[in-house]
Amino acid sequence: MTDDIRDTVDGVIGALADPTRRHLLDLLATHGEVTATTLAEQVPVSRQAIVKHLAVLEAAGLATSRKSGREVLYAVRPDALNATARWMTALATEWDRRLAAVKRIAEAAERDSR
Amino acid sequence: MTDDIRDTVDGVIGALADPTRRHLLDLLATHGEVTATTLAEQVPVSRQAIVKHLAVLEAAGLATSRKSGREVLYAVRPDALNATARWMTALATEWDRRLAAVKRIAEAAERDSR
DNA sequence: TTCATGTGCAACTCAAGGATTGCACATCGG
DNA sequence: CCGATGTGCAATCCTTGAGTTGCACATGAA
Repeated sequence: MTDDIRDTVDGVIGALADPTRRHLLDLLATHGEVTATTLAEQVPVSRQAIVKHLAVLEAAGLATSRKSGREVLYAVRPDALNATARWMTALATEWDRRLAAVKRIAEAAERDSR
Repeated sequence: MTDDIRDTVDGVIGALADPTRRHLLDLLATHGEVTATTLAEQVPVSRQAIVKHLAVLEAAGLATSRKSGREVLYAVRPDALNATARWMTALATEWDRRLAAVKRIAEAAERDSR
């Protein structure tokens, strides 16, 4: 159940951890559907490296691939990113909540000590 | 300016990419202030490894350290996480926007072809 | 002071993954 | 059919980073 989310988050964060992959996502987002070969012309790495990155992005749910004739078109895919963003927001909120609780307790203790 | 955000995001995502570090953050969030030695008792890795992880987390702005006598207490720090969550939400929204635009254009072309 | 406990620094091991290269296979255009 | 272009697969190199170990230093408690 919630393990799905954990897996999603795990994959997305792992995929986003690499700068080259983030760059590729930017290119995909701006250019729409593109092939790995096209991307290779705009990035200082080999086509093969890009194919691997795209595979990681696709496995993480951040990209989709579609075959059109002899070429493969890749595009961005927002769902997993959205889910991860929500997860992160919830986590940050949780941290805020806990820290606020700790602070309240500390202030209460401070008050008692006087 | 916005490079600050990029650096923050870069650090946070890089820090969150490691499962052990995410686990440490969970422990910090639940236990409040703890020492590296205490954390080492609850995680199957050495204290030194944990110290390194905590250093990464602190560099990423996800944790703070405070010296109390001879021990060092670590705690969670929500700001950078919040900023990254907002960045990610904005990015996802941007993707949605672009995909919606592409879809509109495709539908218009479809309509014209009939 | 003396012992125990907690940190810090440094060198080292080792596996993971980013990147390249070479070649074989598929597909489109002439 | 045939050359050109785009993909896929596999072996390899090499850097990065997670983890360990050993030891020196600092601080608290007896």
